[in-house]
Amino acid sequence: MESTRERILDEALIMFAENGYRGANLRDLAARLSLSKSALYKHYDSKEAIWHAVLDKMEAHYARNFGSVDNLPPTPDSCEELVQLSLRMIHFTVSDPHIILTRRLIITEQFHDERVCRMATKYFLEGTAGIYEKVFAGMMAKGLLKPADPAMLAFSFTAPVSSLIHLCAREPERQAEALARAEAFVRYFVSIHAA
Amino acid sequence: MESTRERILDEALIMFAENGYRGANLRDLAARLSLSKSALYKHYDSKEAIWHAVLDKMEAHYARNFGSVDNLPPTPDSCEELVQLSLRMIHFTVSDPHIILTRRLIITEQFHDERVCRMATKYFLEGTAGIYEKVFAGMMAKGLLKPADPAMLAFSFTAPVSSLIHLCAREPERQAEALARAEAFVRYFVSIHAA
DNA sequence: CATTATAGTGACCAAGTGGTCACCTGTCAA
DNA sequence: TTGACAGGTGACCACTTGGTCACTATAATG
Repeated sequence: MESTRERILDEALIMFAENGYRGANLRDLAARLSLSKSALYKHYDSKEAIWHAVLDKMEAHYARNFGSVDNLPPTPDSCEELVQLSLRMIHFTVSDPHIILTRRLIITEQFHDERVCRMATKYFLEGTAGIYEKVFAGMMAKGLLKPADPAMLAFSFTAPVSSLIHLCAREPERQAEALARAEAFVRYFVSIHAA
Repeated sequence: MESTRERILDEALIMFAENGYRGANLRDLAARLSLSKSALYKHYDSKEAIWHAVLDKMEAHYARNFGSVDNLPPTPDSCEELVQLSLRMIHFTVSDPHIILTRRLIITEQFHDERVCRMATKYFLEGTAGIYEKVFAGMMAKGLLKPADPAMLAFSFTAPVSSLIHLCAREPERQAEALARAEAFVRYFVSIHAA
């Protein structure tokens, strides 16, 4: 069974994601865990300590899943394979509950916390672009894509995809539409850059 | 001289943008206006009423500046002119104080208020893309750009630009870098799609 | 068995919140 | 002159917030 310390963090992530740091309050958090408020203080010194522990866990989760070269997707053997790979990653990122919460927390708190600010740039901009930069470089080496600057290519690919993912987060009822637009964009992108 | 009613909204926009709806409080707002808290209630019924009035003003400002066909930029006569037009618009949007505040408010509150949610999609996604869609269509008609779906072209252009504008908002100390990357992207985009 | 550490409780506190109220003051019209 | 009114004030209220404290129960350990 999960330790109380971890249960607190899981529930706190939900509350911080929904209401922001200021909007989350310890009474509700304790109630959702069927604990008294003062019990929280047996595990963490303050609301801020919980906040930092939540961020630590978020960063550890990211590093474990996307942070190392071991997690790089295999270089596709065709452009259609690239399309499928991209669509799988997009679908995963808008469906995984933990990622959904993480994204929402980062978006709403990026201006109020320096650490979250850095995470926003990493998660939404440079991290994802870095992954696709390597994918595209590999595909160029295989002669599947026209020669180009892989970094620029990755940026011009991931930024539109990212904006549609944000649309899903913001307006879940338009998710199907957003995913369709994502697929259309990916196919358009491939049609332009395929060798 | 500006009426107190309007001064309240201007200052409230600043505080909502900095601290969010929940984080902004009426005592500070009144103090910054050299007013007593209860004076605010002579002009607005509640904090929520101030909030809605701020959103009204934001929407009116947007409609006045970007909402009608009269505000469409003239179709460029060359690709270099498109580059210059884009860079001017980017520079304006990361420099104008009112737009900076508006952007920040929309980003941080997009999940907490339905109206702000719609504004986010409009301002960051569909509004800007709509403008460039018409610009690109005009340039295609002039034979300056290769024939393509202007909507898809506009989306694949504005989304990366928008992500760099968000980077400026989040990390102002990296603004110069972000603007340089924006120029590089715009020139890359033009080099691909010029006829 | 006694002791000690851990996890939990509920009452309480101080500070901050949005909002109300009685009151004041100048302006302007009847 | 007088009365209505718009704009402004400070004291006050109820409620919420993060945090503390004395206390309890249980399990492990010398």
